[in-house]
Amino acid sequence: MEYAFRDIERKWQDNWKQSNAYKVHNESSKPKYYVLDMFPYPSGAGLHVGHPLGYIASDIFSRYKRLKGFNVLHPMGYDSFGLPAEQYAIEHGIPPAVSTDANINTFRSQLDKIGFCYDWDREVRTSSPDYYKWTQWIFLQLFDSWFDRQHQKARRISELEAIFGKEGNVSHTCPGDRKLHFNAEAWQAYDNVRQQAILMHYRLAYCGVGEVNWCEALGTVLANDEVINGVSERGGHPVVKKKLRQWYLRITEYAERLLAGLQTVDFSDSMKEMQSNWIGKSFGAEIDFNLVSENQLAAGKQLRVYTTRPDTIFGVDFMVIAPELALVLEITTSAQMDAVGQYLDYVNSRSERERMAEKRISGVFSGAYVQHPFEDRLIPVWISEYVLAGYGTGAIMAVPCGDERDFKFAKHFDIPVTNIIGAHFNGEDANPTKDAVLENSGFLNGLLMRDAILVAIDKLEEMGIGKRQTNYKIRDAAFSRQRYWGEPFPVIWHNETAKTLPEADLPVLLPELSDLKPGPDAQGPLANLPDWVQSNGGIREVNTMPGYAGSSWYFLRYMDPANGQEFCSRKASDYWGQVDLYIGGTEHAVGHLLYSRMWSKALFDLGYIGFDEPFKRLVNQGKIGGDSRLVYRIRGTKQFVSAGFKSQYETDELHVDVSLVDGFNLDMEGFTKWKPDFADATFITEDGVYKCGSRLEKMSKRYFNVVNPDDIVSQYGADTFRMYEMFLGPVEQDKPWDTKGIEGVHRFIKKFWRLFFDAEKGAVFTNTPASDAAWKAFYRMVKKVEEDTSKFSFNTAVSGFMIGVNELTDLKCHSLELLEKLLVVLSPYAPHITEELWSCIGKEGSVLEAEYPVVQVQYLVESTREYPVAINGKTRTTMNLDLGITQDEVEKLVLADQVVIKWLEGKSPKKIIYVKGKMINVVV
RNA sequence: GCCCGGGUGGUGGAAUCGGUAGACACGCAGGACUUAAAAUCCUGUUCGCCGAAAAAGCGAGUGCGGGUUCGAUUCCCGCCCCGGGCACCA
Repeated sequence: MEYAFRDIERKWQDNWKQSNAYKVHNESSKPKYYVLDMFPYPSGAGLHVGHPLGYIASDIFSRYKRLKGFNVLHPMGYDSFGLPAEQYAIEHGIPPAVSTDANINTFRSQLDKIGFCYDWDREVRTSSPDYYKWTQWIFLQLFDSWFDRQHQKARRISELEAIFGKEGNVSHTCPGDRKLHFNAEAWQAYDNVRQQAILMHYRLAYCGVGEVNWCEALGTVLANDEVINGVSERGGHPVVKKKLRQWYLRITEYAERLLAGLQTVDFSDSMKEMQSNWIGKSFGAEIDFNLVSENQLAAGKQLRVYTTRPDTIFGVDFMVIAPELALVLEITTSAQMDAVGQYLDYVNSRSERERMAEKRISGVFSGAYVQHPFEDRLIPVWISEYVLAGYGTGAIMAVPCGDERDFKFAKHFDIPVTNIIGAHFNGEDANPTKDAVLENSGFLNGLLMRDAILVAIDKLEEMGIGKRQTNYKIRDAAFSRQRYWGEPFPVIWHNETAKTLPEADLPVLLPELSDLKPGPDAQGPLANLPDWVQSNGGIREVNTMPGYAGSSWYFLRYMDPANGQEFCSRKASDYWGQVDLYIGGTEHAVGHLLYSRMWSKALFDLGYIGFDEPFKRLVNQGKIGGDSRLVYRIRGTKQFVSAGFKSQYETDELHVDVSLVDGFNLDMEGFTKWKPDFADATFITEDGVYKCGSRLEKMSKRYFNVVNPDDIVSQYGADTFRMYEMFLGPVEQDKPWDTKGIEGVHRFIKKFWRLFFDAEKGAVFTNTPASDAAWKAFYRMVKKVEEDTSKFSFNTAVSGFMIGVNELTDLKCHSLELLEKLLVVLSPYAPHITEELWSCIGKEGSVLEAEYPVVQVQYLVESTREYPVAINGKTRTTMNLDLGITQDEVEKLVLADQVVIKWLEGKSPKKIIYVKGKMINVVV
């Protein structure tokens, strides 16, 4: 019987579908395990071989866990709201709902061919009303909540209102407006509009006017993580700062908990670091300096700065404030007014992009001074764009001997530099050390800088001119988009007051709209639907939610996907709990992962779920790159020269479709038929062969280097494809796709098949018992595969299978008692062939229900009778097990392949080193 | 500039709480079976030296240069290179 993988795989895929083999129940006596993939955005391009890498890894792990006795939740769905579908609609006139459905169908058929064990009954689509009803509902919960800083948790707005009625906001500083203070009487005296405006400053989802990232080309605002180097992440269009009324998530309130939570989860170091950099916590002090200026407006005012280095207070040579601060005009003297005005014009003329692209040293003196708090010294106040208005207080104290930027500024404007760190400062460069002993520093003299930080803060606090302050770089996240293809907000505006819709009115359906042109005044397309906008005497919010809204909680919906009453029942989320294993790319480090962590924390605070970190463990799969093929056209001709001779000509490099190239050899006939341009191409070959050049780059249509998994599956089968993707290298690693190596894995699968069936003889499996040698080989393999699988080292696990099957083949082992165990171990990797063989050898049910074999240690220990022994490098004798080692210790020795045992002989401890059954080295 | 991660045969990659470097696979070379091909199987394959060849042996070898150690791909110090992230955050 031949290994007819096409028939086998189709048969079992149909069978699984019909029998609902992967159905998962929320009731089970087994322990639970939740394996989650980052769900895909269903793009029009379909899947290439890079996409399934993580899916295959998670599928293998899910199947493995299932065999080990866990009730495994392993769902899949689609992140189907978002910009690309809308862009596609604008360009091609196809409604997003239609193209999205078509794309999902393509994805589904591609996924099905690979044999995943998803429970499709639990599929979610973020663009489906059944789903986004609950996205809107969670938004309402965030809107109805505020963050209690004292208890570090979200609470209901009604509780805040009660507090305001009793004591005003004395205990709860307003996060949206630090200067807002009122008492109970004042609160009660405010009218409803005023009260609502104040509450808005506290809500976790709020609407406010702020500087946002506006992308003209996309016609929408973007969150900070969607902007990279001043251009949009999608499409690379310019982004400018614009003041707009926008919805935000008050994620800044969760900065501390988002940071602290990283300690409790198993993410890679780099992932944790990216997140903590984004949150950007720093410790320091805010210090008030008394202003001295002839400008009347500055009289009696202070300049408040933020610094992480209060120890350098005696090294301050000038102050710098951001040009955007209102204070600028209050302090500027009449003599400097013109210069400052010109400078502000210059700053306004520069876009965000220009500012970042060329960091010029620029600035202007305000004419004002501040008084140094400890010395009789006036310090000039400058205005410069290198100080950011949005961070700290928007003002700094500049210490040129210790800060590079301050130093360059001082040099540029000839400001004298005070040295407080003695020989650590060479006059040429600033030195940001904390290890210098302070000089010229008054009461701090003689202190080590890192110790002086606290001394200085204590002194400032004592004097009442400064206080400890922790700052975060993270900003509140823009939560509205001026787009169509997203969740509508369940909000109606009555003049300036936002009213939310009751739960019973959800979902607010996204109306059908054929023309997706922007609405007036930078509003989204929904503004073009007057009938929809007018509602109950109010006006609907016409913005929609951003792409990350739906993806911030989808892992909860999988637990209880059909629930019409709740987003997810508490019973379901208590049962499934945290995602035990989350697999996805690093590109979501500061977007999706932060937002979903925040939403989880808010839902936890409000009592809707029982855990506040959604993902216990995160594994980032690498990207699979394309291996492009290049041809070289002699400039101005239709003649192509083989790579070996290209240096002899002036050539233009062109990408050629990888399917037209075998290794590096071009199919010249195929090439001439590929595109009309090349129909009359001629070739300069190397002995009749045209050699292509190659380059590793992103897999993309435009480079003609995309490999479709469907093609691989139809040529080699899903089982081979699955194992080969794993065999390629560690899952976490980026790597190029190379189809050539797949032969090796395919040979392995065929070899495995031949343990059961021979092409001529038919069935070769037997009921005779397996030999000890066969069991030995088998259990060694199981041990390795099991260890590697649980360690996520799938590539070496595949090697383990290859070694094991080679050994069993050499031993001519066809014994059923062994082979059926072998099927179980292999089934997570190659589910189709193992299922087929399971039924061929007459086993009942499915290999899915089987039990994972337990490694029998005695088969591993057997070989450990004698070892040559080396003492201090010299081979001396042979050692038997009677050297005082117990059987127990030997088992450990063998199980670990290499174990150090320490024991006492006389006085000095010695160690034995055992290496792969061959040698023991004794070190005295 | 700062912070991570990484440099191992022709290729993808094994092996690191220090212990036979190169597992497994690709490719390549040779061979068996075959009229032939496909498929399958076997042998060899880090480099250099010695040899007609085989066997055996010798020497070097995990980016470069030092160090610790009986022993270093693994630990320490100093460089070089590649990949990723952040980038006026005071």
